[in-house]
Amino acid sequence: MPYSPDHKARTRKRIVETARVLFNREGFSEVSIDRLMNAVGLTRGGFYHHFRSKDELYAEAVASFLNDRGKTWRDDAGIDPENGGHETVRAMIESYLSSEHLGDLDGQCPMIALPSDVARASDGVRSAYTNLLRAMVWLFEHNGQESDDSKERALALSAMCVGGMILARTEDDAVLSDQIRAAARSYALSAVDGDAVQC
Amino acid sequence: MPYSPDHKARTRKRIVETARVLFNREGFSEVSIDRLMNAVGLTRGGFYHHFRSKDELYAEAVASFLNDRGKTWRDDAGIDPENGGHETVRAMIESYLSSEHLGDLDGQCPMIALPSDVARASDGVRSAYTNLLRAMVWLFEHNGQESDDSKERALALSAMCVGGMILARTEDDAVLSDQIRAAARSYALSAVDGDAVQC
DNA sequence: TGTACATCAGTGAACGCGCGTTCACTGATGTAC
DNA sequence: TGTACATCAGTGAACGCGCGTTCACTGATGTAC
Repeated sequence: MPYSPDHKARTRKRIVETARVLFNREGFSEVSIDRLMNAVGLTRGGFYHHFRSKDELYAEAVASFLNDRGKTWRDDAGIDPENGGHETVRAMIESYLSSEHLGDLDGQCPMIALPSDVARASDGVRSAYTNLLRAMVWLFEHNGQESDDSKERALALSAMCVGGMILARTEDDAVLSDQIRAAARSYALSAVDGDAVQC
Repeated sequence: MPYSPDHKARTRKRIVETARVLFNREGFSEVSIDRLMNAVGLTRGGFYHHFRSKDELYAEAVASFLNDRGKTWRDDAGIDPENGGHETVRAMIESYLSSEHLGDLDGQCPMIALPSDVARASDGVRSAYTNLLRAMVWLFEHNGQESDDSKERALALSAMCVGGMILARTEDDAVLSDQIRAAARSYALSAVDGDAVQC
């Protein structure tokens, strides 16, 4: 048995991680396997010892966000999926709509970076993407205040967060871009603690 | 002077219109000039008598939505840009987040169809895209109830509408897709007439 | 009214290029003796 | 401990293909006489 037992697994993980960053930054079609493998420090031929096709890698790159980069992000923002409560929802909104997140082209949430690529992608990719959304909705739903419309509120908050960031990203005027994020944040936060308090 | 004076202008318009539909449906990179010109009923060589590059066409196709397809959409939804008032904002939200709009791959708003293509596109494309967003914000702002945060509310409504539709489009589970639209619609509508009434 | 001409929108072959994928190979490594 | 061997991750040339763009041309049209 040549090479250490986990050698191949580690190389594979390096490819997925590098792919996630490059796809996030430039989009799926714009990153060739040649460039990707060079960025990893290998040559193009080796790719097919790890993946059956570029599309298989795409799905895995999107899926990898949830437990790798996404976990780091949750830890940094102080988000505890199990026992966060009210403050966790506020922290998620603040962090997701922050200027740090907007500037983090490498590490940003793929839902912001790749929406129109995904809408036309294969089933595997779309299903990986759906899992990201489900995770976000779950966090919003199970940490917010209990109420009849917990699910509905969680979905609306997700739409506001992702929509706000996507518009801020496509916007070429920096002032308007910041205004969008600020407006989305303000309305999302008031939906969290406003509804119950207000009346 | 061969051909009628407006012959070239009409052909150019046909190209832009066909391009808008194809880009909306499949994305910018996926539509080749060869396929586009064939769809118009011409051959590829003629393209460069009308546009300097594919990128120039892209910007024009996005821009064309505002006064062509977008106008039809506003008329159908009963949206009067000048004198709509309160009900106009409600009609915009209902129409934008409708299942008809979700199913209309050809005629949908480019902000839904092309966000990640645009985020990495040239200045001309991004600026055309920004004009679409400004138009949407303007409609929300000048038809809603007057208040201190009219602009902020208009931006948040835009984020909710566009974000809700983008997530509904990427979603592969039809039930969740509909729930997202319903939640975004419900929260957007309550932001329109709720704030002032609620307390 | 009829003909010769100039215009230029549209044609289609050709260009260089980079893509995803395949495949015969190489050579670093862990194992057997 | 030292050598021969089997494994297989990684190599890089080659494949067919479609892309955006160029360019010498063709032929339908409106105008001039």
